Amino acid sequence: MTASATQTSPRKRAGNGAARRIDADEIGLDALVGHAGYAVRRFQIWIFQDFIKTLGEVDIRPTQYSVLTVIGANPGLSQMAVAKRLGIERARLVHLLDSLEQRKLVKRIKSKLDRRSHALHLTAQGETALAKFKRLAAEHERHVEEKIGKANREQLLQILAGFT
Amino acid sequence: MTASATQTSPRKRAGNGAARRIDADEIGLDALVGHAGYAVRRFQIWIFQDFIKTLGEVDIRPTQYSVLTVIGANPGLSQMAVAKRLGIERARLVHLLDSLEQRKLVKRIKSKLDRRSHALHLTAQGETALAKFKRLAAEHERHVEEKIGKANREQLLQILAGFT
DNA sequence: GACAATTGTTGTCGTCAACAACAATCTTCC
DNA sequence: GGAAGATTGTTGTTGACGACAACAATTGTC
Repeated sequence: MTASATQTSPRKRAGNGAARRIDADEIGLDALVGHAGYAVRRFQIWIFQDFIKTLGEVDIRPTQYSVLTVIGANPGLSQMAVAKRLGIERARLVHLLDSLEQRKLVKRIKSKLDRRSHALHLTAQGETALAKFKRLAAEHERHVEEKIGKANREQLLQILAGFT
Repeated sequence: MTASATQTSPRKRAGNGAARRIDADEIGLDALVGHAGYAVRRFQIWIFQDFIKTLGEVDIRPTQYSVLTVIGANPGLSQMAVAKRLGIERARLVHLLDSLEQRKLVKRIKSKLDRRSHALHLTAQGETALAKFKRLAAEHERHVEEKIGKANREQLLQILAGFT
């Protein structure tokens, strides 16, 4: 194997084979530490995992929660309107609604104004379920607060308000 | 329960059929606005899209960039070490490295200390390529700065430093 | 009334996280 | 020294998700 001595100032010389045991926490991230995307990605993974876990007992995932919340606050919306507002593909929303409708949380009602579209509503069961989901989601949000701090969380929300 | 969410339009009234045309920007997000996860998710999608676009000419995606950067800064690491450090499944890293090795950016060298593991190194071609990737990634980072503001970006990095 | 646009739907493709199982190889412990 | 257990890389599957393309039904426009 060509050793190909690397000259570009690495922090740890290792000729070609492995050198020694390296603890995970002494591995440098180099340029990654300056990239917002990397930090945001890791944070987002953490946050989703906590959300999924916290709402595990009711088996609701973040996307499902967002769809239910928007329908609950805006009854009668079309699928297209929900998809646009939440940045979800309308093709994907079809499956999401199939699942939620099967669980009797949502119903699609044929619109009489535009017979192409469906008016989306929560069922009575969906309303009470959503109330519980919101309580659990609030609990999840407290976990976030504990993780990054109350002030930081609020600042985060403010910084990213433009993306909602 | 919290049925009346948006105050902006008092009568949403949609008994069962559809009501009226609703503009996308007047749909209330209700509880979602208070969830950091929602904002973070939307932001992360935006940031990845810009990254993929900005590094489109070299066909490098965020995860590939992170792997190359870490290997470049820590030559000789095992796949397990890289996977742990970046929070990637080791099963997934296999395919990532297959691709990068096929493109002659990375090579796997059999470790002599532990014959189970591979020592990961950039090729000479990989080193020069990574330098270019870093320039493009820096350009992407400037896009982020333009989007949310210089001070906000730095504050974001600081808030989320614990997740890197 | 003809033609373009929209809505919901179905389907495919590729990325990604999460598991499970396996062979080869270390490590530990008796 | 050797059996038992853990680790490393690999292969495979599953499911959520974003992106696209095509289609029928319906609406809007000219």
